[in-house]
Amino acid sequence: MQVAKVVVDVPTNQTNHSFDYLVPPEMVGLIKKGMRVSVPFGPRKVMGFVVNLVAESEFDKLRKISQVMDMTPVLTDELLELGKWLAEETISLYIQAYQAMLPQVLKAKYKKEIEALTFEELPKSLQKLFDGRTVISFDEFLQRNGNYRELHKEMKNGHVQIHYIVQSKETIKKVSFIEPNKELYLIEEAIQDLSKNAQKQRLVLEYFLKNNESVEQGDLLRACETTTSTIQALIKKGLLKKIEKKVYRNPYQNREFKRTKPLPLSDQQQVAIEPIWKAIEKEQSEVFLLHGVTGSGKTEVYLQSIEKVLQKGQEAIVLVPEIALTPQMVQRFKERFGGEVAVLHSALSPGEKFDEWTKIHKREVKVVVGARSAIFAPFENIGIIIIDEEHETSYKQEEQPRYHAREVAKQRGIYHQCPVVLGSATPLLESYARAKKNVYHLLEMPDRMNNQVMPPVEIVDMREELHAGNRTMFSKRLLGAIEERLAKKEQVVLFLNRRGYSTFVMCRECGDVVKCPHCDIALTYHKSNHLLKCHYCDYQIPMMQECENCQSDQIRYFGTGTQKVEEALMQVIPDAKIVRMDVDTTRRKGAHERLLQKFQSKEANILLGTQMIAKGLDFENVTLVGVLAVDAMLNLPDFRASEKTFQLLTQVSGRAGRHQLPGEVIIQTYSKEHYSIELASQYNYTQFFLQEMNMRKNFHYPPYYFLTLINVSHPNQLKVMEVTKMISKLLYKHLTNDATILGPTPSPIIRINNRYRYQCMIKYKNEPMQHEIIRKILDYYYEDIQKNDLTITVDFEPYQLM
DNA sequence: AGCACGCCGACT
DNA sequence: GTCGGCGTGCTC
Repeated sequence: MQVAKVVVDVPTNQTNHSFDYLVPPEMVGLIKKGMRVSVPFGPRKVMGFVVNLVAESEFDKLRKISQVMDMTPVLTDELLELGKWLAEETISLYIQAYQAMLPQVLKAKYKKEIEALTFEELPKSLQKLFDGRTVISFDEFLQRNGNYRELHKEMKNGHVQIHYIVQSKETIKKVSFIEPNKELYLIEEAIQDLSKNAQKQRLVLEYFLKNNESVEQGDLLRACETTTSTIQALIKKGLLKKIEKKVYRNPYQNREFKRTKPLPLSDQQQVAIEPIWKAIEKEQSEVFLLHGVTGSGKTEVYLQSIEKVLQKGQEAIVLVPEIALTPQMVQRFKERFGGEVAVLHSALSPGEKFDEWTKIHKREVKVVVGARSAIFAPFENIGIIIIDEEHETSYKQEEQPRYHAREVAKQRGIYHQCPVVLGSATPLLESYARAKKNVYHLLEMPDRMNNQVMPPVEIVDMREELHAGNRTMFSKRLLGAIEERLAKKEQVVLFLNRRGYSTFVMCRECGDVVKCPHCDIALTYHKSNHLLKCHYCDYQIPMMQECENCQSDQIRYFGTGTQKVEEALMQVIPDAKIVRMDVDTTRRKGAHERLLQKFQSKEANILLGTQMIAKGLDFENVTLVGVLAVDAMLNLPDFRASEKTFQLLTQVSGRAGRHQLPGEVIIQTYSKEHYSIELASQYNYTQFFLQEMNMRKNFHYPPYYFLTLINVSHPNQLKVMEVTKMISKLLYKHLTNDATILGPTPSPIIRINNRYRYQCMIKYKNEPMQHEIIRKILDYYYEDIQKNDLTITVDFEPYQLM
């Protein structure tokens, strides 16, 4: 007897364990650990992962596995183990962890069908629904207002049967190819026989005389300037034939990558790379922190480390932050390793992601470059894991399972006995502190390549501008500098920090701010469609003409959106050709690359954008970077506000003067004295680190303490307060005396989507029982969560405190 | 989750 | 007595 232990796709606490199923004899040998199967579960069928195969079970009434959904396991033994660890570490469900490791399309799709076993004996209404068919979908039954009770009765009578169908969503893209179906001389003869009217058919056949091979239908149509009907006619005559070939969707189809060779390493690169090479050769699990300033050549270190790994016949995972950085970064990897690279990032369609994943799964590639989830690439012989810009918050998943890719990387590094390289110009304080304590191996690259200096940074005090009578959002200094660059045909990057700062609408008469009725947040004005939108729920209303509070017509929008900056800029600088990049202009697929291309080709001379332009962009003609308002970020209710500001300013500054032309950076601010602005302008990470560490020590924040954030939400404010208070009490009672429990406190945004939100935070150094205690608390509220619309989320080492 | 079962009030 | 509502509990 063979028994499969299966984790089923039923995401609840009660089913968060494996279920035993009998492997039917015909499937023995076919079913392996890590495959998806469909199994009977109660009255229906669900998808599940086979997590183990054993010889017997303690249950006696085992049911059989219905179907195997994969030819080869989608999860390796290592990933099965890793998923278990991940779920336990983040207090998530096993099924959630496993699904997080796989592309979306491998999630199951469920369908129900009703089969009529007899017609005559069915009631009239059902006969009508079936309308002569033997099978209809359950969806159709519901849509056409089928009577559920009646159906139920007929089911009991054995007149109808319900089938539960479990399907995988993955599809394989096929492309039609056309090729000759006869010998060439016969084709030639056929051309002679064609009627005079058949011009296009002649053209197509002549094409094959010249190129006697299979050709993609689309290409053929383009080459002969014709349509499918011509091809169809020729296929009918038996002269051509159509073949469907499986192909990978190729997101980089229209791009050519010139292969590059390893560049000679500078002295500091050489010093940094030696220990990494050594760890690769010796197969040592070791974490490196590569602290290299912008332009110090970190990427070349990555590339040549990977080179070593490939020579050993091993594989490499490279994580990069979300989209902003990928086009240029991906290019460098493709140029070096060509077809050995798979790319996984959020801008790909689900089908494209699946195809890239398939290449990894089938071992057709050796290198993955991707966003957070690429850390789960199903390689089996990893030689190195690299996390670029390791301080980036996008490495933390903000939904279940709330994992940090860095921690997963370390875990896989131990399993594969390979180095993990964390790279950054502004490492996360936690990481740098660990490196200083020799938990990580610190590698420093303080100099830029070719002895370039970092561009000088000038801080402009906007309060002084205001006093001098300048009410616009551009200081005289910045405006002058922009004009100067444009005159020299150089380019400018303008950065607007919008986080926590958007265009809200206020009445000048009574000071009333228009807020969302469901969330505790001001609505944002969107000029393009004249709407006020809530960024936390989908509420939107047209912009009003008069104040709803006092009926005054003095209602105006405030704040600085990119749209507004763009307009203001066009007014003062008529020559400006602006590319605006923000969530609005980059929403469409491929828009991101298109806009950057426009700037690259110098069609535009100013790139204006939000967060997303701060990272990784490298344009040789950019000599000025302007930061319009950095203050909003500094004032966020987040203990990392200073650190984030420092990171951002450093990154933005790195966009200027990366090549021959010297660069310059201008930062506009209302808080000129703030140490993170001042030290960023001096590129003094070390000093910033010391000063910030001091702050963290005083206020008991990471890296001196660990944090756990518990969020509670419910439509009733009293209920939320009461639950959060109780949780705080329980934590206080059961955690050690070294732990501090803050709260209950209202979340920075107290209401979202009509739900009130409270939180409590644990600050601790060492709480071995923490997971268990929290798990018990969650169990205690299990009923409330199930029935009464209560939600409690637990975030270990949170990045998002909202 | 999703479904059956079972208990209770309302009604042919 | 039966229909239909919802609360409860189980799924190898």
